Amino acid sequence: MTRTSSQPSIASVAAAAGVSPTTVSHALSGKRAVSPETRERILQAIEDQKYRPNMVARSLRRRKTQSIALIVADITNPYYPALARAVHDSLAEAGYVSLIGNTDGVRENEQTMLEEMVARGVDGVIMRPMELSGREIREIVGPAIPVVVVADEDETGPVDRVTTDDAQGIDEAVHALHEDGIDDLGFVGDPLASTSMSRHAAFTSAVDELGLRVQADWIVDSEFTRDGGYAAARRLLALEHRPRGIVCANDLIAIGVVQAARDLGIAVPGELAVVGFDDIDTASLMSPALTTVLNPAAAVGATCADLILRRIADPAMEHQRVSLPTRLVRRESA
Amino acid sequence: MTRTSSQPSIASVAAAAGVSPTTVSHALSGKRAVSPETRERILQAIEDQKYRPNMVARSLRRRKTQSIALIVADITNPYYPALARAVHDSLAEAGYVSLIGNTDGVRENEQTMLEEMVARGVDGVIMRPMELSGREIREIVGPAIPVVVVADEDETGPVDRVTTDDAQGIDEAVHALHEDGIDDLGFVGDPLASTSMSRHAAFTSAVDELGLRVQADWIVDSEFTRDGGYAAARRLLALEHRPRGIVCANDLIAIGVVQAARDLGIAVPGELAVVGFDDIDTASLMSPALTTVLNPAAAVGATCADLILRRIADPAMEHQRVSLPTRLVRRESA
DNA sequence: TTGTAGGCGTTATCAG
DNA sequence: CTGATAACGCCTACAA
Repeated sequence: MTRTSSQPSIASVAAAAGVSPTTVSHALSGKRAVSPETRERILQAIEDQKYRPNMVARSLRRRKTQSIALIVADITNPYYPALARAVHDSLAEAGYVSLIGNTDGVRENEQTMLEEMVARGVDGVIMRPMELSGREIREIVGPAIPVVVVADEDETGPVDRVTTDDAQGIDEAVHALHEDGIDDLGFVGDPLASTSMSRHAAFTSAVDELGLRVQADWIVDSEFTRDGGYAAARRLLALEHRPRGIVCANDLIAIGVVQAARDLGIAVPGELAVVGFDDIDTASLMSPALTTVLNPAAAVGATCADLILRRIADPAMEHQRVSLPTRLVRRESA
Repeated sequence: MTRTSSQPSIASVAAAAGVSPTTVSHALSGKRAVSPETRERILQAIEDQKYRPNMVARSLRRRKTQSIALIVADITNPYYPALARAVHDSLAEAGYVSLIGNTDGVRENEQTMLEEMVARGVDGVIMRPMELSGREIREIVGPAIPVVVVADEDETGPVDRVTTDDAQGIDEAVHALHEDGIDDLGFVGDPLASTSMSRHAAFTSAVDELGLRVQADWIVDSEFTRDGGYAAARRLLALEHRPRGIVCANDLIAIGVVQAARDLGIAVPGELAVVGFDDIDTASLMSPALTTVLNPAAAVGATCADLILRRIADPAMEHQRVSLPTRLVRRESA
């Protein structure tokens, strides 16, 4: 009896079962009939050897890796884990595994990450880009790989899109503020991030529609982080004439803003109303509880997974664009 | 001139540069000298064709995938993203990519996930197991794959370990409560999760050391979630004679406990002191701010990555066990 | 119902 | 300094 220390292979199983590798392969895939007795022997051998097909060999041969890339700015932003988990679950069900990449939203990283994933032969890419457009992404990954982008571009580009109707929520927020007599409004967001841009645009149009005047220096830049929001607010709130309400591009920023206000002795919501975006867990738990726009992360993730699976199944399908609703969750901060 | 629509391969590059695939391979790997002129031509051809090596073919041949599995219970638990990000960053630097798996802490999923990752040929596994022991994990993945486990088993098993000194923090917590005259202490955690078990053990020994008596029904079970904590607390706080302080196995549970107390009209910290574990972001932001034990997620992640890289570099290295400190962060809830 | 042979794209070995 | 050749483990015509 020969004992090899190496991993069992389809060949070793075949040998043990007294059949050809071909038959083992078919017994596994069911793509061809195998007599009950041989199948039995094969299954037995597989069990004995604890055989599991080598996925990398299979991938090379099939030209499919059963893996998809999930590329986000920063998994540490509480918005993403919910999205990632939903993607993971839907995909796992279909036998896919997720490769995850963080880009910090910087253009070069986004590009490098995409190239790396393509080189690794992922069967699809789900990405929430901050700087790259759908068109640029398609350019980088080539024509053959399914791409689902989470972004708010209107452009109907060469990728599938999952969008949230951010304008809806922002609009509700601005109107709510207005109804409370708060018309001096500022916005803090990241002019480099597309997500932020579209929220900014929504803010601007809501404000315009209401005929409100917003000072140029009430629009301030910040990364999508607490620290960014804090720093931005320190600047904004130091202005001689400062806004009485601030709409933030995400909750992390809003949290930073609330902290800055507190440190400056400015009462929230009394002297300053703050509204966030995303509705991360912390929003409802913090004090003052954050008024924010609910961003359905899990639904977005599930939709992405669904879309990528559908496109893998039908590459010729016309490009999809699904939009998920968004709504204001009124709490204490505004 | 021939135009193929397929991806460029090492062969197409070789053809364009007028050399053999072997030479291209060496030009890329640097494992063998290549004359400046040929190298130049090769690089040019690579650029022209936008060639990138096919990682799956490379993996098959090299028997290395430059990927590692990161297996956790639930990426949605705010403790994990910080860990995952640290792992991701350290690994990316070394050219590795992370496959992420969620198990919800259930034994069967832990096993299946491990098998899947092994079949995919990961070069290492970083796992925070809830039910599987280091020994069992090693059993499943076989002897050859580096495994780093984040767990508190003392057992010096066949894997590398990163531990946090949970006992330290819990001990500080129990003592702090005691010094405040709070001696009726309860604990809520998950009897199935090893992480929770060790924290429970630490709680018990701290309490014993102080000579405190804890009622059997003050130890209650809960999953590592907010809802779990809420439900557990509803039961616990309905007791005729209830504890005046509750130590929780993690922050999510603690948040649920605080909410239950609020809903029951029990003042925190006035009538009930609550301490959590992990120090997730929300802990410092919520109201009352959560007193909790700081669990250095990012440091744990970085250490895991470091360890797995070291073992890949030196498979014969003796099994490591590194312990990271933990400490009480006193805030409002206790 | 089963088997043989060739190849997926790369790298390691051996030869020149 | 450079090439031919084989092999990594699997799948799929093509044959029987």
